[in-house]
Amino acid sequence: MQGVTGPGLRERKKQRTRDALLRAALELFTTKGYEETTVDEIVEAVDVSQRTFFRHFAGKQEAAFAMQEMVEERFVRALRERPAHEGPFAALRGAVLGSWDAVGESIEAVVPVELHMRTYQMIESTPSLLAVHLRRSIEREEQVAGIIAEREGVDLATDPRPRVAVAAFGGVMRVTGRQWGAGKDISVDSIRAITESYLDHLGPTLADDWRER
Amino acid sequence: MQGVTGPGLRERKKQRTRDALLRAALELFTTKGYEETTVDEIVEAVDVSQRTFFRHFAGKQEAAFAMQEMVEERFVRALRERPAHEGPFAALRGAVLGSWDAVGESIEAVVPVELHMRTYQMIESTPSLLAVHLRRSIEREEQVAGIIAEREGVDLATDPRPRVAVAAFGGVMRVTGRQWGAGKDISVDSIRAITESYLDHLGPTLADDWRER
DNA sequence: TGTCAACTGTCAGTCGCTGACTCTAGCCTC
DNA sequence: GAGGCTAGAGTCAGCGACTGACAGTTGACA
Repeated sequence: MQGVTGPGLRERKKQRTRDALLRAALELFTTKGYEETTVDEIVEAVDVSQRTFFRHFAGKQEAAFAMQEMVEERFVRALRERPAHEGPFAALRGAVLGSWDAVGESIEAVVPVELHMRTYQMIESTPSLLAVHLRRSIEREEQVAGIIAEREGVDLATDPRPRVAVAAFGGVMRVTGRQWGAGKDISVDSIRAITESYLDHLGPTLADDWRER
Repeated sequence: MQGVTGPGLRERKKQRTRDALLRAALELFTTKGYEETTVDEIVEAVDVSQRTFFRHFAGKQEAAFAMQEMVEERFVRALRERPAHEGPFAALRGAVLGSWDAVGESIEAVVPVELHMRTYQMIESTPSLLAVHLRRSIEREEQVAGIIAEREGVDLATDPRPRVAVAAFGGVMRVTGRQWGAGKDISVDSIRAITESYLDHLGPTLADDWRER
């Protein structure tokens, strides 16, 4: 009927079950705890078979990080689209803050933003998930370092600056997350403000343009 | 009979079983891979029941990190015993290098040093273990930051310097480990040399004594 | 020497996760 | 619009990590 034929009914159904599983999983994780939640409980809440859960998610952990994955991918895309004239730090900063702004549209379509925020806190306070979170962070930083190196036209293999800059940036982001998680204001505005403030401290060090000397 | 009555027969037997389990576990982990090794295979190699394994180790993972735990505890002890006049960086450096020297006596009593070295590489190259390794690292850094703060007589809650110094130090140690793991020389001398060299780069920045201004 | 307690073994069961097979229902073609 | 194709979901059986409960063995110690 319409000019653009979106995904078919089958595809939409699939997406709906996935979203339902994700919502149910995160809701259970954040209320009764990750370790205390069984996959059986999740699938029971959505009324599908356990096998279906494992067809959508590689494991319980993947469900816990599904939203993080989405947000980070968005951040990476935002970083790639940053104007070429921006220095590394300005680009990183712009991409993060832009991501937070876009959080409404991209997250809310799947789960309530408030649930996503609680999920972040749960990850930070669950040992097994914190471990995975840290590993994912350094893997992501490696990817981001590659993007920065490309932007600046330097060689990642010989020039340590991209990795150093990204590591410093990532370190600030980790502290930011912790600080926010420990506080009371669980809003997007809150974490946005903390991020901005923390990055301002780091700014002067990294703001200078490597290509101009 | 002797003046000093060491641990009784029961205790010695227990320790022997634990050591045997550890050796068998690490040997299997490093040869056929961590994920590919089952607890049943480990206990079969030592000829004890599976239940016994789980009485000695909280889980498969704990066995993989048992030696790291030992080395790190030794490092922490060495750090506490460092002369009070040393600055933070000198104390950290001395404690690490001292730990490497003492590796012979403390490790070899349980497993061959070479096996311990291979274990380290296995941890770095096994995703699930790398994740745990990173979490353990930041937890350990928190503890070490506390010791440094105490040594220097500063307040950890208000003064960021202990955490910053330890984070930098820990970062260098992580890079050191990776660098060593990627190389060919799997000896203690090798990692000691790399450690020393890398720390020398960091040195000038942290070497100044905070108490003198 | 006999009692106590620690260490271990056995057994049954939970939970995360996977492979193999079957069935159902969108999709696509004729 | 009927019928074949196939993606997605269900069922079943099974592995591996881990735990609780109970029972046997053997050092420790009075």
